[in-house]
Amino acid sequence: IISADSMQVYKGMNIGTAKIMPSEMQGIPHHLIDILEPNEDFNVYLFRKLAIKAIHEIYERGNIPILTGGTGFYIQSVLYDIDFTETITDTSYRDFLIQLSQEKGRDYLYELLQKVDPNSADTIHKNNQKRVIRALEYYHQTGKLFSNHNQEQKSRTSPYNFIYFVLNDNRDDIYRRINKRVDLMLQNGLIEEVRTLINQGLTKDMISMKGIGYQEIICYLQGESTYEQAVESLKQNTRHFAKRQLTWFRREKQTSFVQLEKFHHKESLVLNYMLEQIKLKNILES
RNA sequence: GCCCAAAUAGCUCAGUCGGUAGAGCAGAGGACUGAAAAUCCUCGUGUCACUGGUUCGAUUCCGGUUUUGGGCA
Repeated sequence: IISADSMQVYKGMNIGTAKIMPSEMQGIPHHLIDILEPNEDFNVYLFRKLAIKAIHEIYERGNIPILTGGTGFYIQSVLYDIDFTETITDTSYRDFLIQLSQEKGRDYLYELLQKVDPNSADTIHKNNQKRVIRALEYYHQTGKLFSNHNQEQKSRTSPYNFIYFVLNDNRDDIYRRINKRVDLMLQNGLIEEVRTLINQGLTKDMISMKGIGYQEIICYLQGESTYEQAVESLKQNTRHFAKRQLTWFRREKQTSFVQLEKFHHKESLVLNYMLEQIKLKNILES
């Protein structure tokens, strides 16, 4: 099993990421969990590299890899073999752009992009600073247009024989379960977990601490919100996130949506169904 | 029992000097190709509590009723 999750990669972030525990793994190796310190930065490029390595190891053992998780972007990067290797891991230019934006405003960066790569500027909204910066950074590092690169990657076909399940449920049930899940995290000691991380020197602006459950509790611990406010916004942000995930998976090609209410929320029925679908695709044989 | 205030979108509230109304939040939809649990975009008709009156026209003014909050007994 390969975890396609941008937050479960960090050590010491267990409760807030609802991370699977070794006792629950049933002896199956789980890849890409607990591989980084929370002060390190993870990203798609790294994910894809490590995931592909894990896939090969699994194939060598004669097994079939299962990619699982909620970071749709990561799943896509592996499934459609998206090319990220052309650029370098140097953030100095990105840092420069961020500073430039603070000094001259967002519009200034957007105007830069309009001159350099008008097609990208057309598709990226000028308020979406991160994506404006990425497009500029890409041009700076490769000398090529971000818009061309995106066009090329869009038409990629997958090198894998795969089946892509999206487990879905009624919106009301999802939201109810999210609220319950947050209460459970708090019962299990989320506050203590975050306090420990802060004591280790982690700060709000680090990528790991942008995770839902961490940003809100940090606000509370630093006196920027009350406990009740923190809990409410944690639930809220999780609900918003679930909605965004659905938008992503709906757009994704070749997905099989599994509506849990059709199976009366019974795990065994869902598993049976998925196994049938897997057999139909001859994945086990190939 | 009496007095005062309030009643407008799922919630909190603006507003209409009388020409049937709009913000935030919630909610919904979408984008995304090295920050993705990130970042960003779009979407607001509701018996303006009910009922009479004045008026060409009332959610807006006046009366009554109901409910809620506060005060006085």
